[in-house]
Amino acid sequence: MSLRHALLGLLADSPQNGYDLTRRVEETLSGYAWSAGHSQIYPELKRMAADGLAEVVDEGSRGSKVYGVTDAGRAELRRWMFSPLSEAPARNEFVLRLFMLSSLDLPDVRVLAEQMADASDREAVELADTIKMIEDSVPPDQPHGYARFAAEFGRRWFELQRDWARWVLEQLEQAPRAD
Amino acid sequence: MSLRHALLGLLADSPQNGYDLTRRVEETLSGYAWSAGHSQIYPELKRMAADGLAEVVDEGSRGSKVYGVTDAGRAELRRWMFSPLSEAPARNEFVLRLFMLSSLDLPDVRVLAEQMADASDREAVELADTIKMIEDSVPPDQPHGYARFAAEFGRRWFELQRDWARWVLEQLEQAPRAD
DNA sequence: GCGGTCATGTAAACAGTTACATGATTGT
DNA sequence: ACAATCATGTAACTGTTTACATGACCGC
Repeated sequence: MSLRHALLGLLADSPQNGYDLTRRVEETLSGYAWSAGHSQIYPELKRMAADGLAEVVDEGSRGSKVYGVTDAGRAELRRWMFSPLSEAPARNEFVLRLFMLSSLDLPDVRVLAEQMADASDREAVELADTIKMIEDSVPPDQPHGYARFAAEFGRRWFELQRDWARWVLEQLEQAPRAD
Repeated sequence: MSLRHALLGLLADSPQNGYDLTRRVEETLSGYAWSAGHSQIYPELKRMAADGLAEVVDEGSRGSKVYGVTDAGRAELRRWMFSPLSEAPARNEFVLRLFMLSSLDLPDVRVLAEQMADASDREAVELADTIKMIEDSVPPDQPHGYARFAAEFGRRWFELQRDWARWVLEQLEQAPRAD
């Protein structure tokens, strides 16, 4: 149940309501870390309050409920951060497709593997641009937050995909009938 | 619904029963591509048969049902392989934790980031060993299949985690209050 | 007043995990 | 005979997605 900890982490940053949390999850986490819609977030906030990990600290102008993290919540967040990584089953469609390549005939394999590598390359280049923009917009020696972390991770991730796709293609060209 | 396509891909390789499929998903896909238990696989096979993508091609000695992929199934597999990647929401607990690092105090950040980088490094080294073993066990110029693909991906993936974790730590040390 | 965004919720459907359940075959 | 493995299923539960639903506030 990592959604709970994602919310705890965002609330630890600053108290906010469910609407803001929904946007922040979408903007800062949904790329590579976690994702959830408002219909999952509102009930979870209630449960977290019931469990004493979060509490309503303020009521916004439009009757919105601003949640903050409690001491117990902060303790739980830290406990989770230091707990052993629960090897959640990996699910990655890109990787799955590359594994399944050998079910196609060689011409198809070539076209598809190159297509996938090129798509990853385009994403990597785009993220490199994003990074440049972020770096330029923030004075040196200043912190630049989640956005920079995410972009850097994304760039490395898409480069990995691109390079691995090309490597798989090489293997299949050398020895068409793998496995 | 990628489980269906994972099964289609495995069946395209060779017809087999649900029990074998369960083991192959666990052994070859569950690391980085996809995962599912037998309780998900058996009903899905029935549905695939009902949809005309797979069919029982043989009955094994113990009354097992050996499924094979139909022409429609092969067409569907190919269609899926070439269809645009549905950006399934990324969920990665490792990445999530590194994003949440700034909720800890600096000494904790140092300890945890180093711990995580070291853990990833150990996994990368282990996979490098696995790769060496695979390469040694297969004569050169022979195909080496899924296992080698997976190990190579895993090694690159854990190296990415290791390097990115160390980079994040650097950023946080330079400017403690990110975001 | 009207459209956009803020703001919160519930319900139904689907996907995935864990637990329960059963029985046949093979090797010792 | 017994244990391990082969083999297939269902049920209950949890987590996630999509759709439905409502209303307040703000700027024009």
